[in-house]
This record gives sequence, C-alpha cells and structure tokens, in this order.
Amino acid sequence: MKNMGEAVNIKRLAQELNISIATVSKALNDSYEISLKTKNRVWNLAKELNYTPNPAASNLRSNKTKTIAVVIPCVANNFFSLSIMGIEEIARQYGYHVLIYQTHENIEAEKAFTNSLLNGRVDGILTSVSSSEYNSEYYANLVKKIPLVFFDRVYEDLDAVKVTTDDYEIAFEATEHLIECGCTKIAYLFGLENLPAGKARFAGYCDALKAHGIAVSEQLIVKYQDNEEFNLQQIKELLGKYKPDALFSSIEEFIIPAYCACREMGLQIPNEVKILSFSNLSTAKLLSPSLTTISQPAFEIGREAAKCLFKILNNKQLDDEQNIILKSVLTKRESTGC
Amino acid sequence: MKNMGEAVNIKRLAQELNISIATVSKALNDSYEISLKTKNRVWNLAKELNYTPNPAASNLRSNKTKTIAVVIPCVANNFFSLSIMGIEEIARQYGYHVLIYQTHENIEAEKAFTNSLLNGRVDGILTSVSSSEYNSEYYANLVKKIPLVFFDRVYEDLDAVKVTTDDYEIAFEATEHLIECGCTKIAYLFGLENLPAGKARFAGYCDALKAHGIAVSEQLIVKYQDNEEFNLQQIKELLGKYKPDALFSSIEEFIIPAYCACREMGLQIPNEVKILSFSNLSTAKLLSPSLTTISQPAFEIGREAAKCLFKILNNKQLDDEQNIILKSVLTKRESTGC
DNA sequence: CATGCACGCGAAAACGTTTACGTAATTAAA
DNA sequence: TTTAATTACGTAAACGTTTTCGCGTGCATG
Repeated sequence: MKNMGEAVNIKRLAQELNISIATVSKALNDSYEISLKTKNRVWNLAKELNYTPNPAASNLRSNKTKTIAVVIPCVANNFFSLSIMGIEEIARQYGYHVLIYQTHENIEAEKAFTNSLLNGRVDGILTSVSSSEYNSEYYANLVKKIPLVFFDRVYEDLDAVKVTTDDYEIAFEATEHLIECGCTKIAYLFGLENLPAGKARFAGYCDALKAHGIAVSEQLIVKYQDNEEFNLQQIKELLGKYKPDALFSSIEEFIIPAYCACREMGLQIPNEVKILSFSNLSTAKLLSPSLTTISQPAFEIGREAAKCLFKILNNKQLDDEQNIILKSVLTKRESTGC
Repeated sequence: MKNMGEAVNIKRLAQELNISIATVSKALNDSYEISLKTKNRVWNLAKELNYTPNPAASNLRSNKTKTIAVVIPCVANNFFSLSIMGIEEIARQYGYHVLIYQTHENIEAEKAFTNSLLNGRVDGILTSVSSSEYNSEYYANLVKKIPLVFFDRVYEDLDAVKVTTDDYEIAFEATEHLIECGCTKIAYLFGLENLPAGKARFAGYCDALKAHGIAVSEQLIVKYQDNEEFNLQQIKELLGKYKPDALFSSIEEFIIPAYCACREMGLQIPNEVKILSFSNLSTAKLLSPSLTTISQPAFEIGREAAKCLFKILNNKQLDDEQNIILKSVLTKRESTGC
C-alpha cells in the first residue's frame, strides 16, 4: 500500500503511474482513447488507494450532478414515503443521489426550494405539488429551466411528464360500491380541492351519484383543513345535522377524525354509517372495523416517475405519451359492510 | 432588467458593476473588507438578476457542501419517516440540504453508501444502522473520517454522538404493565436482536419478569425474519403450542402478523391474549381492538440528532455528554385491557 | 513632513475534474 | 515509398467559486 498521507485525487494517481492527469481521467471514464493496459493500471491503483472522484469538481466541470431532488408535501405520509421508496430504487439503479425537500403544503417553500435547485445543484426534479394553491404560471416557467416530472399531484397543461392515477374512475367505482351497499346519503370528505387529483375524485363521486339518480348535496361535503380538531368537529356536525349513511374520504388524513367522530357520536360502522377512504395505510385491515380503501400504487408511481425523469436526463425518447396513468385498487372491507 | 442571455455568475455581476470578482464574492459573503455601499450595489444586482451561487464551484473551493446525508433502513416506516421530518426541520433552519439513502437492512449497501459520501459529497452523516449485523469495526473507522451522529440504532463504544431512547426502562415498564394486567406467560416478539436497542428492550422484558418472579422461557420468544408469512406462522405456532397470555412486540413490524394470528386462531384480544408493541403507528387507537403502544419520540430524535450534527459541524462545544437519551411513552389501550 | 495604519479593493492562485486540441508513433492505403 | 489514417497519450484551458496577498488612498500620529 502506497503512502496514504495526502489526499488521493487524479493528480496523485497520475504521479504514481507517471502519466498525465488527462490520461487518468479518461481511463477512469473508460474512454476509447486509452489502451486497455493503461486503463488496468489506473483502475488497479484507484482501487488500491480507494480513490473516488470529487463530486464537486466533477459537477463543476461537467455540469452533471448525478443527483435528483424530490419535492413533496411531507415524508410522514404513507403515500409519499412509499413513493420515495420507488424513486430510490430507480435512482440506485442509475447511480443517482436523492435530495428530499418537504414543503408542508406551503407554496412559498415550494418555490424557494425549486428555485434553489436551478443553479446546478441537481439534474432534475420529481415533485408532487402543494395543495394550498394552484399556481401554474410558476411551474410553466420552471419546467422550461430544468427536467421535471410531476407525480400524483400535478399541474395540468404543462409541457412536462405527469404520473397520476385513475382518480376519477376509481372514485366513481367506489361511490357505486357505496350505493350498491344501500347508501343514498353519501357524504364527501373533500381534500386536495385545488388540484386535479382532488377535482377528479370529486367529479367521480358526483357523476356516480348522478348516474344513480342521486343529487349531490352541498351539505354533505366537508372540506379538509390543516387542523385535526377542526376536521373532527366538522365531521361530527355533519353526522349530527345531516345524518349521512356513508362517508367517502378523498384523503387518508380524514380517517382518524372520521372514525373518532363516529365513536363519539355513538354511530356504528358500518351499520349506521359506512366509511370508505383513499389510503395507503398498511393497517387498514386491522382497524375497528377494517377499512374499505382505495389504495394508490404509490411505490409504482415513484418508480414510474423516476424512470421517466432518467429517460429525459439520458435524452431517451419518451414513449410519446406525457401522461402516465396507473390504476388504483378498491379493497372492500368491513367498514362498507357488504 | 439587464440582459438575461448569458448565465448569471459572479463574473457577470462584476462586469456589470465594474468591480472585481473578488469584491463581488466578498460582498456576497458580507465580508468586513467591503464597504456597505459596494455591498448594497452587489446585493441589489444579485437580486435583480436572480443570482444564486453555483454550489459545485463553492463546494470545490470551500470544501463545504451545506449538505448532510441520512442513512436509514427504510423510509416507509413510521419511526424513520417521522425522524426525517425532525431532521429536515433542523436542516432547513441551518440552510442545509438532505440526502436520503435506504439500506434495506443490507450492511453492504450501508457501507457502499457511507463510503461514497467520504469524498466531500456531504459535510456529515446521520444514521440509524442496519439490524442484519453488528459490525462496529467499520464504523469505528468511519467516525474518524466524517462527522457522524447515530440515532436510535447505534453502535456503542464509538467516539460519536448517539441519540437513543430509554429502551430498557420502557420495556421494563411495559412488561410490568402486562403483569399487572394479570399476565404470567408473556411471549416476546424479538426484533433488532443484533443491536443495542433490541438487546435493551429484551433485557427490560427479562428483568421485569424476574423482578416479579417469572422465569424467562425460550419457548415464548419469536425472532423476527424479513418474511411476513413466516412471522405469521411463527406467531400462530407460538399461540397454538405454548398458549401465552400476552404478546410483547419489540418492533412495529410484528403488529399485523400478531393481530392476524390471533384472528386466525380465534383468540380474543385482550381477553385471551393481550398485545403490546413498540410502535409509532398513528392509527394504533383505531385498531380492533385499539393497541397499547410504546411510542418513541421519533420526531424529536431526528431533531436532536440533527442539532448535534450541526453543533459538530459548527465546531460548537457539545454538552459534554455523547449519549442523549429521550423518553418513550407507554400508552395503554384496549389490547392490554386494563 | 515623514511614518504608520486602517480601509477598500483587485490580481491571481487554487480547488479537482473534464475535454478540446495537438502530437508522436504506428499502421494502412495509394 | 509517400501519404493518410489510426492509436495512445499529453498540454492546457475551463468550470465558478473562495481566499491569500498586495497595493494605493486617506487619515491620524509623531
């Protein structure tokens, strides 16, 4: 083992082997300009000295970072943490590093993060946007400046790849399921109302009601606020005043307040009120009673979004379609009782 | 607005203002060498042109990345996703970026990731180590090379900060709770057996039994495997053969198989068998029946670990103690029925 | 009037790569 | 044999910062 005193960089390798740093660099990058013999000498010494290229220098010169950013509302959410797993799996395959940024549904933070990524910190961005506003002008500009793929929570009509799920269809199907179980006063717990996903889910709900001759009632709609206690009170008020026979929750965050509200009001699930929710909760089947869910393929969404981004980064042709739509799954359990 | 054609860097700012790039750089960094008048000129133009420093160049020259890495087994785990939230909160305060690496309990991946971080990609590392092995030699070397803080899953006896919880005490307390509820044959669902946390939890369980004159029985111990079906079968076998009156689970991953096993065996919780588990599941109170949990302060652990790392990075004195121990909370619910 | 000293700023090197270009030696084509 | 092409490598510039050192000016001090 050679002297390990000084830092081991390309210069050091060149010195020890009595060749130029250009040759070392090219050898390390497996350039056709370098003979196999020389490459082997370089590779062996690099391994022996535990050489790894300095990323800052490499980034600076080549303008590539081998890093992507994931900008999402929150990590502590089953959907997003699963998405990250999918993203990470693909990133590993491509040898990329993954930066995480949480917006906490704050659009200013969202802008600040993405802006700070434009100076060459990352090669591309994967994002699921904040639900607090729908500000497509900002993103219309952003997608011109950096490769970006939206997943689940997207901005429509932008020149960017979007990976989503069949929100409308599955919400329609779920609503029909409730109707088939005998429900006629189906309340809707409304989340993501500013986003296409939220609107599609709501549209699926409305259209399913109409298709079965049921009117959509404003009174049966509760909108999500970022306040646990408030949501609980809203649902209790809904249950008390308008006596719905089902709660269709469009986001996971409503599950706990919905169950709690029913308990506190002494309402039996599913006998007196049925519950169905969008959710990636792994313990849905253990709830009391077990919860009928629409689960999105979060892991696959992450994988698919990451794959698209890497295709773009590698200048590969995207399969014509910019909108990738994956299927969600409706799993019927006790909370809808049939 | 000036010409936005070319890239906006320090050189560009210098040209427009007719000063040197050195002055611009110093002004941007608020150096005492520069007059307030010049600073203001620079700051204003920088803002106008939307200048942000190139991180690669900055990193290369200054050897600081304003980036930390979080190396954990898996994001899709309530404990870790909450930890990440805590870490992120602190990182934002310090203006740091956060890289995420998942080891999936694979020690080779763990080594590969951490090694790839030693070339100046990050300023420091936060990690919760893999449970598959206990290989402290590797980490003994690692902590000499880069600022590193362990959280929850740590290597002991190393010269590094470790943020953990009161595993022994809380496991003792939880076991006593089961005993007070009348249990005498308390089975132990053993996870993290290679790690200090896992050993401490088990020790707390054993000592509590002994303190109450109950012998520890090998037969009542089931060890975790990374195989859902296998764990389920093991627990069913345990329940069938040895008829324990309680299951004490040391990790969240046992909850679903434990509940399922009881259901499939037709055993009533908590009447015939009580269940208690370490867990950060937000829906613990909604389970059927609601689950008595030991919940670790995951968010705070992340915060605390990050704070320590930044203290180290800023050369601040650490409050003498290298071991920070936070308290877990035992929440009694229906599954232990008293 | 000479000396010393802040003050404000600039010149230039340095960080560790990548890469365009040049060049010498060897081989193939004419 | 001459010329062209290929192979294998080296030189040096470039990426955008930070930082050391030095210089000139103005002011106060002796």
